[in-house]
Amino acid sequence: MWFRRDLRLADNQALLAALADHREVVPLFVLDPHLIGRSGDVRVAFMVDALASLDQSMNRALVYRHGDPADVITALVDEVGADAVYAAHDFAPYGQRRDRAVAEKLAAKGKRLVHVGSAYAVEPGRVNKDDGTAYSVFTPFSKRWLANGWNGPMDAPRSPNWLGAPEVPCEGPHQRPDVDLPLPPSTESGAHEQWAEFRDRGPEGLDGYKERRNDPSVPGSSRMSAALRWGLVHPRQLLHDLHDGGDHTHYRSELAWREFYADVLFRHPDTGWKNLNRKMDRIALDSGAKAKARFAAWCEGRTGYPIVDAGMRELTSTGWMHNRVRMIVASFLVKDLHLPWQWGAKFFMKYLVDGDLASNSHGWQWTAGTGTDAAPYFRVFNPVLQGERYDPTGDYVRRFVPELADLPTAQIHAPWAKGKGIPLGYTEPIVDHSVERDEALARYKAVTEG
DNA sequence: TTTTGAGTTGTTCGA
DNA sequence: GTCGAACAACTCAAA
Repeated sequence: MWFRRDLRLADNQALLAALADHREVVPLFVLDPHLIGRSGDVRVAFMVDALASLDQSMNRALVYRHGDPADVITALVDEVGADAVYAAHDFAPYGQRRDRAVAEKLAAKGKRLVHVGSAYAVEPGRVNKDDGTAYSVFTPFSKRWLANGWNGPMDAPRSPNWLGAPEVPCEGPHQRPDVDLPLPPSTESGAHEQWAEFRDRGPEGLDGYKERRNDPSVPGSSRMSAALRWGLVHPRQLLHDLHDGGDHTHYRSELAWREFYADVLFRHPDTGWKNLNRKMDRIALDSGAKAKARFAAWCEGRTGYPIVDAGMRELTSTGWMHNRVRMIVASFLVKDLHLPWQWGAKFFMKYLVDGDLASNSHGWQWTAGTGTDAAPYFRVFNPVLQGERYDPTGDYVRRFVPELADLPTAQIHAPWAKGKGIPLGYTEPIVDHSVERDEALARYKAVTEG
């Protein structure tokens, strides 16, 4: 059983299949330098913790191997005399390539790579229009996705018969990066407890999600993103626990977005870093020293726009950012600073504990107007209005931008506008939003007219 | 087959 | 302050 992004025992289809078909199962995790090298320290730290917990839940049987999966897996199969390798389907571009290589190398030895299940309620590629082609608009996709349905969660295997460490040689886990952030629970049971707590918290949890999910100053979201990223829990468990009576439509819809973007990336594997809409390749973007300096200010949370700076500092100090604020900082990078969305997406992937290529890249492409079902080009977020609307108390800004902690609420989202001026230690806005908004509109218009 | 209305997350302007 | 219109082009599903 080759674990990848399904670090759990319960509700694990591939694991159940392996145990059903075979007397003994070797639980394996491959520390693949290609993946680890591209993951930020926060995500690697979370992964190392989650693996330690998984290992513990199987009495330290988990076998670690370092290296290219095609090499280490074929070697291990020989060592233990395995009949087959079981794993969940991975639909991301690298996962597809990696699994093809592993399957080929196994096939040369007469062994099989058996794919069972995936990290999604409905596997990417399965939701199609009546004519068999893919959706490119979310709402019709989500209707068909919902109509497709899914099975309920399955139990954990009972007393699995592991053939693992120490009988099978094990290379030891990856070094945990020195990350000192308040990460979400990284154990399977912790993730379930976190979900149950949110689900049962009433109007301050799942039942109030529709109203509270847009307010970054309150814990109105479930924060299940990292657990979903590493498969500590499967989305069908969350979907199973929703019901229409409490109007959980919005939460279900967010899970549908995750599946939509996985589907889009699966069908367009190069869109992790390239525009889905190639016409947008022609838009004028800034470059050079000024662009780099502005990008640095964005990264470090010193743009002079409090809601943007609060968001970026939340990201780098906690490994997570509220979804509403992700949109605000993304809009600012793309439409106020005129920088490539890929710069922002890469920075997000470096710091986000929940960083996932499909959701991240296509969320960015939505904001940049380059993706599926993209925002209209004229939809430019005003960082002051967004702050006033979604952080009306200013508490979110005060928490992450302490220089502004003493400002009255009326001034906190535009400290330059009135009152005693910008507090010591905070900065002038690096750009004038209304000027840059007009500039962005002109550049988008030039693309559509060209 | 053609037409029509709707489509995550917005802002500004003028009445 | 409030409200509606305008800001493209395209996809999709229902009429």
